[in-house]
Amino acid sequence: MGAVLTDLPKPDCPLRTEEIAVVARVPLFSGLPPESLPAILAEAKVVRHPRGRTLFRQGDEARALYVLLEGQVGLTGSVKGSETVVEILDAGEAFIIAAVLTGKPFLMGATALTQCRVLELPREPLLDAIMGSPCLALSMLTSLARHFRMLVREVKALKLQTASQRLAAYLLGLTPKRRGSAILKLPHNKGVIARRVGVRAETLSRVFATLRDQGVVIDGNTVAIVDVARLSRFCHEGDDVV
Amino acid sequence: MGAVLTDLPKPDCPLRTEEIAVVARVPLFSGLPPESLPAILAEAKVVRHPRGRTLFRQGDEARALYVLLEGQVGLTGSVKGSETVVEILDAGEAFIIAAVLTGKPFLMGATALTQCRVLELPREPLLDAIMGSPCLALSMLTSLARHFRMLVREVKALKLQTASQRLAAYLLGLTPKRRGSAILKLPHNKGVIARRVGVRAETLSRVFATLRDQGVVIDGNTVAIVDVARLSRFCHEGDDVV
DNA sequence: CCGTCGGATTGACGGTGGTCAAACCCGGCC
DNA sequence: GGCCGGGTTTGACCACCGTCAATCCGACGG
Repeated sequence: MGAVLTDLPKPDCPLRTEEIAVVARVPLFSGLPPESLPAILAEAKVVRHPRGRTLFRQGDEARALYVLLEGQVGLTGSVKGSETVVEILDAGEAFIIAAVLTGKPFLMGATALTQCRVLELPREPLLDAIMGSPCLALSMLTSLARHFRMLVREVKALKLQTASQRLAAYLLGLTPKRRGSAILKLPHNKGVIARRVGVRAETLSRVFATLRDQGVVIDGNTVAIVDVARLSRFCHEGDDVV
Repeated sequence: MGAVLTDLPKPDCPLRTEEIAVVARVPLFSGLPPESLPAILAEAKVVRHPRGRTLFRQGDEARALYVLLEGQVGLTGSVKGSETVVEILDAGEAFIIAAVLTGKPFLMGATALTQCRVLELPREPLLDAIMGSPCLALSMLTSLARHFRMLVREVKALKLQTASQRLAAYLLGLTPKRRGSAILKLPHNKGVIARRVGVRAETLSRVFATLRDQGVVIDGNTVAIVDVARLSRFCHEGDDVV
């Protein structure tokens, strides 16, 4: 495969050498022997998407694995009418591994939340690569396992916690701090966050208000958490315990 | 209770050849070359559990992969106090793949819903086997992917559907039929089903009552669905459409 | 036969969060 | 400036579901 087509004006383009270097730092590929990368990426392409673009829709056939190189993507699920955000991805994450492997239609659609750059690995060569490289297989297993555990947390939260607790958990996920106070910027508009947390935008607004009792102060898209440890206690304890 | 002492003197025992034959038919291993099985299973053991036994608890360290050979197991998640059923497994399923791979503590506990037989594959040899057998790796990826997609469905259902729609979906999952009518037996007691669907037992009772309008008749643990296609429409359409 | 126990149902009540509507805020644009 | 549009907030209302309690039912053991 000739990898030296220098410039391409189109949104779709084959990988250039500098892009391969970027891809090599993605967790999914970082454990691989460097010389095996070009083979895996031979049929891959990089696509740029503007903010708001739909990458694919729920129900479409999964023909490629996607790796987010830059920007943010939201995975949304819809049931006749209303829509929710199942997961929000940051740069470096691979997504819809499960759909590609099972060869079944997407259960979620994907929307660019910011301008972004996405690597697309067609299904067939990917499966070949997995069969040929135990290391890649383990990488994919690990990546899928991490997302799986996020979903398990999500299911538990949806079944057992209130909206305020889920929002608190979401906020805590935005800061690495485990105690003390924290100030952070919301990474998306509130409508997206609401669907992510599993409530309507109106409810999110009210829930933010009630979280003031837990030491959460909001102004625009800036949030101040007075005591991270206390907020953490709030979302793990039963509602009765303040 | 103690009538089976003759089969197995101890709850734990190494695999016998006839058991290897059973394991070979489990989907996770069925694609493997038969001669590779004994190596993988060298350090595995089979454990019997009585109904109600806790196999492991949420928070425990994941030291082995579990494969359900016979019986039913419920995976439960708890958040300070209340508990929910995240997944119910039937014979042939592997479980907690994700926890074993990431090496992190279980996010869920496991309880035997019936008497059951479980294969336990210790973590280290399993990882070795994966690295050595691309075929096994792909099997595990496929298995994990299938469970992943079940969880995605679950998250979407919890966020976007009412309790009646989730119960309807659960009932539809119990029959292979896509149209016509169906009669089925509930495979668990109603408390377990309630936690599976994500409601209290009291609510489940009432929801069953409301589903009569959708052609669902319940008597004890027997359920009759007058029109499967109609019920299917009910849980995919918006609530307004009767 | 009766008492007990666990599961299931029914009733009454209240809280959480969805719905609909109006108001509000703020940046872009004519 | 005034106008517009999207995102956000607020208010009023109520459906859905959780909670607590009483009751019912079948299985089991006395």
